[in-house]
Amino acid sequence: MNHWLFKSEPDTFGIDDLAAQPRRSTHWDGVRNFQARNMMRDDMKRGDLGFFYHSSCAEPGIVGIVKVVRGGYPDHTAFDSASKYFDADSDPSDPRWYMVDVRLMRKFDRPVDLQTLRRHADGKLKDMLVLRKGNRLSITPVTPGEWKFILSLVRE
DNA sequence: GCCAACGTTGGC
DNA sequence: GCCAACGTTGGC
Repeated sequence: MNHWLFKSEPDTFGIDDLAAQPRRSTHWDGVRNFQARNMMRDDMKRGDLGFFYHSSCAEPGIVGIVKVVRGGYPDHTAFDSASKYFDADSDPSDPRWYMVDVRLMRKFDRPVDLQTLRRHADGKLKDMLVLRKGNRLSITPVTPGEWKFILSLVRE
């Protein structure tokens, strides 16, 4: 089983939006970056777990845990000219973009904020991609060691 | 709002 | 295939 980190801007779609969905589940659409696409299409499997990360906001950080309930499949919003994620170059017979379905498993009472993560940027989290300067990937892999360590930082 | 960092595009 | 320009991301 793999672990991941899903970035989202809470002003657009935050963890409370996910909690409000039917069955606390949604498709993770709109990823328009090839590296992230490849990971979703090729490596993300049903049963994988991921951190839900809030970015571009007052308190960036990890706010909860999601489970991948459906592995990579074509992102239909790319075919929808009314969607803000429309991509005329994505051919339905050869889809360019992929998405997965996720379900909210847990919302932390207190987020593990970016400051806290950074405190370990020279230690247990030294290779954590989301802490790397200039990182812009909205989907990043998380190692089992990072996963376990970050869980130990969660305070209920 | 600023700025650094990066991915993508497009001209050559 | 190179690389400058551009647009976007994301923390502050």
